[in-house]
Amino acid sequence: HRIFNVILAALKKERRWEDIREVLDEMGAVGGRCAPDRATLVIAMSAYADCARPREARVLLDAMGSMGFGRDRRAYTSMVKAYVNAGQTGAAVQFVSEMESVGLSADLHLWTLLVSMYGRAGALVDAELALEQMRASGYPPNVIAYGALLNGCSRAGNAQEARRVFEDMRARGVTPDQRCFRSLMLAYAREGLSAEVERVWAEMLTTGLSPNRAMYTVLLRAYCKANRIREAKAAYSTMLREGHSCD
RNA sequence: CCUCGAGUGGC
Repeated sequence: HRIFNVILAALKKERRWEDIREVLDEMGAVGGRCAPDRATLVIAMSAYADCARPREARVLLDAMGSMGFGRDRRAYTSMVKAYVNAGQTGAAVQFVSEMESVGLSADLHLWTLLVSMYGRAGALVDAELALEQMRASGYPPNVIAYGALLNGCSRAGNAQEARRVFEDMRARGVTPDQRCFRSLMLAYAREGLSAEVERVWAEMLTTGLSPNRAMYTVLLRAYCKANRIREAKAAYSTMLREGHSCD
């Protein structure tokens, strides 16, 4: 089954969800040492999640459940992610309560996914609530969870809140990475506050992080939105000089 | 790390 699992992992990487069923059927048909195991379920579920196929994921989860492999948090988290990626936020939330009713509580990864789900949906209040519930459940939010919340602040167009969250994160000893800085800058850029973006940029440099193309894209956006074309051109030149190609 | 789960940019 390890060989089949490697094949499934490759299909996941290539987003070929339509071929997954065939591999699973083959494993079942050969049986014995080739029969699906717990890892098979986890890999296939995450593949369906990445491909936004909640229907196929649900069928697989139920089938594996009757084979005794069902109670795996990772499989459940992938189920939620499948709903999220398919845009079915309501179904995702409902599934989480189903999960809790069978005795599987949310862990670090599921909480992080929920924060990002609400953030992506622009439901900033719910995202912040999820972050606090996460903390209260014994999972102190890490840089990834904070990054998801910052992304939510940015999408909600709330730069002030993004700054508050950013400072809260630091006060709790979580060191912001490039993505956190990028989300904070993007929040300011969306409001056309190019001077604030420059300030964050400078802050980022003092922490030793080096700007990448994603950050230059945000900086350019801020300058363009503020009609600071001269600065935009200068930043673009600097970007190329530092070896970041244009995409 | 050793087959497997979390935040990824513009509109």
